[in-house]
Amino acid sequence: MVENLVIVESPAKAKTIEKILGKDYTVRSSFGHIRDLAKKNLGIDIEHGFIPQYEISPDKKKVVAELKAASDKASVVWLASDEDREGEAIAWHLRETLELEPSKTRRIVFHEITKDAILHAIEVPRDVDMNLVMAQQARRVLDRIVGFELSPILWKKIKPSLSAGRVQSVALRLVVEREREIADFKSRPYFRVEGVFVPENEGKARVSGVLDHRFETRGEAEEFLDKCRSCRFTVGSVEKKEVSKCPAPPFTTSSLQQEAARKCGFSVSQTMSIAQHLYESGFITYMRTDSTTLSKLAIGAAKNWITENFGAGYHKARQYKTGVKGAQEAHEAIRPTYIANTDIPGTAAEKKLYNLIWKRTVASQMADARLEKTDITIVGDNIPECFSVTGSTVLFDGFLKVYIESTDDETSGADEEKILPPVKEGDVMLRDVITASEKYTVHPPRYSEASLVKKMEELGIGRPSTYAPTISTLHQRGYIIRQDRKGEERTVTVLSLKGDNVVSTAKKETSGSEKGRLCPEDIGMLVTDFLEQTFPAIMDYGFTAKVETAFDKIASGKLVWNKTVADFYKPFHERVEETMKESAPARSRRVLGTDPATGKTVVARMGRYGSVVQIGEDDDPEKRITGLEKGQLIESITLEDALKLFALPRTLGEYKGETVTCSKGKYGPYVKYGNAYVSLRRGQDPYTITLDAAAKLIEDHEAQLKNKDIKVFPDSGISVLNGRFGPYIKHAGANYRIPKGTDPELLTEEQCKEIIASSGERKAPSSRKNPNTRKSK
DNA sequence: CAGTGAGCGAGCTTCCGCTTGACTT
Repeated sequence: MVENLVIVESPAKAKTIEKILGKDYTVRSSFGHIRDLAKKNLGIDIEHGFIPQYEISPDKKKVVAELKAASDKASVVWLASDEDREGEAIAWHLRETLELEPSKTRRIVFHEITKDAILHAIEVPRDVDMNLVMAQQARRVLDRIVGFELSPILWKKIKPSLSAGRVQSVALRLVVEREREIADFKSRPYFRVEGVFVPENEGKARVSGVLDHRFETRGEAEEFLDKCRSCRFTVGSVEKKEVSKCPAPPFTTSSLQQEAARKCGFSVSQTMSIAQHLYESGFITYMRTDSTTLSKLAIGAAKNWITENFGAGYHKARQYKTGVKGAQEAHEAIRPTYIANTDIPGTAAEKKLYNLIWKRTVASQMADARLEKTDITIVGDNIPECFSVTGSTVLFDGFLKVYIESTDDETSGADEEKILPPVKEGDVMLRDVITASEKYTVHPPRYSEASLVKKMEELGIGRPSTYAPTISTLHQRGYIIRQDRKGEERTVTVLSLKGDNVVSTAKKETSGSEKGRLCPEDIGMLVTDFLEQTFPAIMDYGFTAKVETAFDKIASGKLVWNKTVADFYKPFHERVEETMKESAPARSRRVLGTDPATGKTVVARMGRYGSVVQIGEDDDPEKRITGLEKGQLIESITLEDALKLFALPRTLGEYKGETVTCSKGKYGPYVKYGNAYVSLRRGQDPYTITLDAAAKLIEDHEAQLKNKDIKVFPDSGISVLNGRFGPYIKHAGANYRIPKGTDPELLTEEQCKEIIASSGERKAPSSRKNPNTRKSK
């Protein structure tokens, strides 16, 4: 007979609590929300005051049945879901769905999973806070209304299956706006001057400083160097000051995603799934949190570890305040469950992420680092500008001993220790070399997944549990795409003054290369423009913050939830009807110019399967159409680039009596020879490849084909082949790995059969489509 | 498996937040 049933949200949490509470308590998990608005239709009875139509989610039927059975048997049911809006709603849904009698139901909350905290919580139970529950209901209903009324407008006016919502549409707007900022950005050249000096009485020590002025033109830079020729340089000032640096706060979901991307190269969803695993194994606390708070237990454990390993001087207890909008702080910060575990068993990725979390947590409880910063200026007797030199030495490393937070700015190397020679004001500095290097101003960076999450967090849109899924929705809808960019190579001028001569050299450099950055697609730009025009209030970056304050008022009893929703709904729904009726179908179409060869108009537009360029009007029976390449946008493609697309397929000539052509297909650029297709190698370009190079590819390909068969057993239909990843066995359309240490040349038919049999049942190729694969343009 | 582009027009798509699995890419 069960005395007490405790229900929490997460099964991992249930397991640890059960251990703490002992045999008088059974602890179960609800696996998050158990009910939601009806899936079909709107699921809201608007006429009668926005009454939600809740149903048990299909994947929760089993859990609910189990919880029902357990709660019927229990004498007291403790609802211990999180202490935030969503958690309170979960408690209420449980009470309703399980039909719990008030007399045997208690609502409890605790902030850390320790015996003391839980026992204390049990001593002070309370009722379900209905104001908070109604605030959640308002949130849920509003999101459903916005999503389910806006999306159909897009189906009608733009394309089926598109989506819009309070969070995703604003996140998309960020990406689109950044792209336009970049397109509008005009890169300007300038000259940055650096000088290397030798103190007259310090011998060999060299000091390099940056001029506090940039020159717009080469002429001005040359003029400056010219003046330096006869200039006498001295130390203008020396300033020393002690600065202290404090460690970064412990991880939240968002900051973990950012650091894991920068330091480990993980995507946002990768980070979350590795963290999930660490959590389930009991190595870290909960990974979906917006709080930087550490429990007393953790602060104490960190103190012990730091004093024992580094000494008391390295320790400083700190409690961090969470500074972001709308944070609900139902959980702790992300930290190791046991600080004493400096390492854990697991995969390389798990170890890496754990290590990052461990360092960040420990560092957050360590003393400030103290640095001595020295600023020296070097002045010349006939120039108004001055060179500034900065150096720093670490007086006390403090938290730097374990962790340094990284930044998105790749060029910052400012943290490096730089020791300067002991010079004083008035000392003569001999000029060694002064260089003026041509640089270009750079556009703002495109968002990475992690930096987009950071921005969303700042705006208060989305929650720790939805950051990664929201980004993947934007991908699935075809709104955005992750891209690498090679960057452009350009030649820059470097002027250097050494001795009495100014020498000019040309230097090649590439700039603007990007990896895994988010770019909008044409459809994403179109949807954003359309929504901004028709629903500016929803697209406003402050919309969520505005409704959040209303939800807070509902939670504190100052507003009635369905009246608040009604106030929003009336004007919103009118706008929806109006737009459905009056707004013209939206599409992207841009005239690029005229084709010099035919004199026909060239347009870029959206086609049935993606964006295309077209030579000739729509009604021209001889019009030519071809798809845009990855990274090209209707909004910004040039006439020149568009015409280039029509150069494919290209005929290269004849090889062994067959015509050789090349083009770009679904799987990248290829050469076609007879019926055979051969992919181009990295670095080869279908627009420029020569017949000779293509012939070489074909020869290699044929040679490889000859080597493909290692052994064939015609009777059984088994063959041993050479594949991309090495030798393998092929039988009845399925491939089998050859065990390590086996020489494929020596395999017998029998051995092959054994390998096939022992590899177990092969699953038939799944017919389920991957939602992430989209038709290429 | 390596480029298309109209034609009939049924029936469907969609939100945000809580939680894990099952299962490929």
